[in-house]
Amino acid sequence: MSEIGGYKTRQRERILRFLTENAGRHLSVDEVVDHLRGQAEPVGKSTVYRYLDRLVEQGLVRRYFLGEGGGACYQYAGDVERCREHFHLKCIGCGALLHVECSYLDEVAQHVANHHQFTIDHTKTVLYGLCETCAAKRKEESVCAG
Amino acid sequence: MSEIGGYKTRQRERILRFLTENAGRHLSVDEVVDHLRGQAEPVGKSTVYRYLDRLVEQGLVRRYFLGEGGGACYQYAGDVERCREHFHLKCIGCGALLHVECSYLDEVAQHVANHHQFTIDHTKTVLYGLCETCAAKRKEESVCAG
DNA sequence: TTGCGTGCAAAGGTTTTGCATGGCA
DNA sequence: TGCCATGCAAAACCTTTGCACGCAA
Repeated sequence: MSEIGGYKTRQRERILRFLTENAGRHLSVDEVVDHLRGQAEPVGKSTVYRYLDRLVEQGLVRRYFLGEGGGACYQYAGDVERCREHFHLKCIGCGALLHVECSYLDEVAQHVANHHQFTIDHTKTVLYGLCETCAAKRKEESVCAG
Repeated sequence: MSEIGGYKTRQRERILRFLTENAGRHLSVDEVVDHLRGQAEPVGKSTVYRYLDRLVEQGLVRRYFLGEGGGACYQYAGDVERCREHFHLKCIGCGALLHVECSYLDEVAQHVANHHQFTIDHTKTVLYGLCETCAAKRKEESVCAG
């Protein structure tokens, strides 16, 4: 259930390389396709979808459903283990996705598990709100408006 | 920013009534449309989409992206003002929505604000995971499988 | 050579949008 | 009366699928 199994092709090599080189980020299918199109030889979108599905199945890559309407995001699993341990903050204002590694927040999951009998899935959970910049912007606006 | 604001129409009334009558469940757009079609007067799907968007914006209804490929689900949020103050836990297994009032979790929001310069919006944030029952069920299954 | 992988295009499903009409206030 | 809301259809998404060809093993 874990080994690659399939053929090794130029396309797959380049898709996987892009994922590993951006292990810290969440990538959309379009980002992958666009990156590869920027190179000498583009890769078909269906190929990207199919290979990503496969990688997810194998556990090498994790799929996230973060965006509101948008599509899925993918992240190389090498760093996903780390992502399992921390929270994701998504700014409603600018859309930025922040990975927060913080021992205090780690305790939160423990607390919820122990006191509320609930096991948080960090790969599915995103805290929505406003980043510093956008919060300041809104504050300013509301002062002007009110 | 919180009041209904728009016109009161037959369609909106019926959409909202269906949501409140099923406050314990999460409903897909098609479920809403199908239910209303079953009545004397159907309601257009775009009307449902537009009004649900509006209700979500106002915080009266929550939108969830649970299914893998599927569409969004909606659930009546009840008293929004109260919900602004606490966290929500959504079980991936059974869909239950738990409102958690807890002073410890209140501190979390404070911590994120103070240490990570991020203002959490409780009306938009949901912690996904497994409730006690579903966690036990999964554990059982994995024992059987492996 | 065998069979999987690729890429294009078409199909599938969900959500959004344009526009004329209808209805609330 | 002046907008806003509605509904239909079309468009705009994201994703999957069918099929002929290409390529790894």
